[in-house]
Amino acid sequence: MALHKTQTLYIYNSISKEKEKFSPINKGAVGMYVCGPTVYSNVHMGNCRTFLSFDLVFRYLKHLGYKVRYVRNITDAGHLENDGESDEDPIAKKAKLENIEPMEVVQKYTVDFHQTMARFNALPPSIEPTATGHIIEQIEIIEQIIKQGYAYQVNGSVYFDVTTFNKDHHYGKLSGRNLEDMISNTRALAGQSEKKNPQDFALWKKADSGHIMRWASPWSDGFPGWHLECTAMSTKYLGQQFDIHGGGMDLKFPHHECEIAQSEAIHKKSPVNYWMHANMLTLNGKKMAKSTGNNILPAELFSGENTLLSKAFSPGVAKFFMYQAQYRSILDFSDDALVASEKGYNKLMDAYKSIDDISCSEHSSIDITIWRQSCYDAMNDDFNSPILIAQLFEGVKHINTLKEAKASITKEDLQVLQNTMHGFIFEVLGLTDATSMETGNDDKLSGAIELLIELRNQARNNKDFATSDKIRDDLQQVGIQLKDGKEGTSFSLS
RNA sequence: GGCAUCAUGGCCGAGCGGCUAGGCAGAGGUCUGCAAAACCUUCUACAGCGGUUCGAAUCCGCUUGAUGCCUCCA
Repeated sequence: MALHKTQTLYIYNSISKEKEKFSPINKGAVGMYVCGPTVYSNVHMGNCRTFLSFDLVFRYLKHLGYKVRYVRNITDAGHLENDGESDEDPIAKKAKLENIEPMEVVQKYTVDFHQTMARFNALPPSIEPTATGHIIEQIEIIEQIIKQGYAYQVNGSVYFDVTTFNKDHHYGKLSGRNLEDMISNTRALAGQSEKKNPQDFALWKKADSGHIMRWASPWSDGFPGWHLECTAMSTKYLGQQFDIHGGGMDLKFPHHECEIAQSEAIHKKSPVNYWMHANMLTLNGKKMAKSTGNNILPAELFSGENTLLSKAFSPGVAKFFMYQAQYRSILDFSDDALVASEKGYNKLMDAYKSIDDISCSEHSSIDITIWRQSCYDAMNDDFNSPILIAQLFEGVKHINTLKEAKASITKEDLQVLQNTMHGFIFEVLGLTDATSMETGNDDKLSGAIELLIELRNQARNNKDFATSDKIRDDLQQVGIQLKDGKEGTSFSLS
């Protein structure tokens, strides 16, 4: 029986601002759409946090036995909304700077994005559509919106008529705004625009002569507005109404608000049942951003090549650090926090690996079923990963107590303990064990170290501590730490 | 200016009216030839001021501070 029949999941819905019991439109299947990256530069850690937050959602839904169709787009056409002269399609701009084709830019950073996600052990989405691959669908949606009377065209461009839409709908219901306030607050800024109202947003923009990315349409040679692609692709792959729509907090307004307006304009119903917004990863207390340079790249983190970092951190540690905060909380990136997370991460992994050392008894003195459920309770409460991790450390405590034989466990319960630890650490959190020797796959090295350990033990038996300490300390110097335990000496690479 | 969110112990972070997570650091201990590692135990908090309540970190109001959005942004 699928787990989702016995576990009740609650999701915080941004639009109702409440945790709601999750119930998908189609029994046992979930449709989820997440706004993906704009591929005109390398993704930074802030971008990664959002995608890792939704990777957790994806993984947990799958773990619960749902069939999930996870759609995450690649924005490979620059979106342009305003008509100020400083605005320029970021992809076309980057293409000019690097003197290459726009699609070359797109390709380069798409590859980077995929490689980065793979290093974080994030699962690929079920469908990863591109904006440029769905121009026809976007044009069709514009035609329908015009037909419904919620859009108008001016000089080859088409704009969504927010004022008209707001007469029979509520534009701003997701972000808690209302049109009257927005109008009164922006009146002073309204310059010479071809839009009827500053709040109107572009569905189609006529391309000027220098604009590289352009497509033919009934209105002009141009390109689609930036809110349109998500409506086109989510509708195409998930239907007019689907279960979960996610994205970064910064996309709530105007992007997601506009998606709602576009969908409601043509389908007359709300497109999404559960809106989820992942919060920002900050650096120095400020949001990471590509434009301001206030960001840190995954590659810098993995290599340690950044003045903010005292050392390199593995992708698993970075992920663990992020999951120690709930996805709806702002999280500040710092070396201190990473160092602390790394130690906790190693403790968790070491304990997991030592489960095999536990011996079984006739009776269990600990209630493993209650503990197991508390892990699920954490995730069922709006994917509360920090609570889950706290529960996993309870599991660590159980493991250590059992190893010391201060508690007993049956074979069946031990299997539950191991399966639960494994399921949550590797399947749900998607952590990887980067510290183990397998990644290095270096039998020669471990053979040499084993020899040194043997020599050291001989010296110790002969009370030749000068020799034994030299072996220990010199190995430490090159980053190999010996660990003396009851069962003999082991080692780890740092 | 408008809208929204947040303020928790040395640090990072849960918490959503009573039972006061977890990690890191600190302190004590076990083990050890000495260490390290590992493990066990342990300390401390809810921005300020009012209010509601038998009882508030948790609800309400005000004050202060911070952040996000209102322009591309995960």
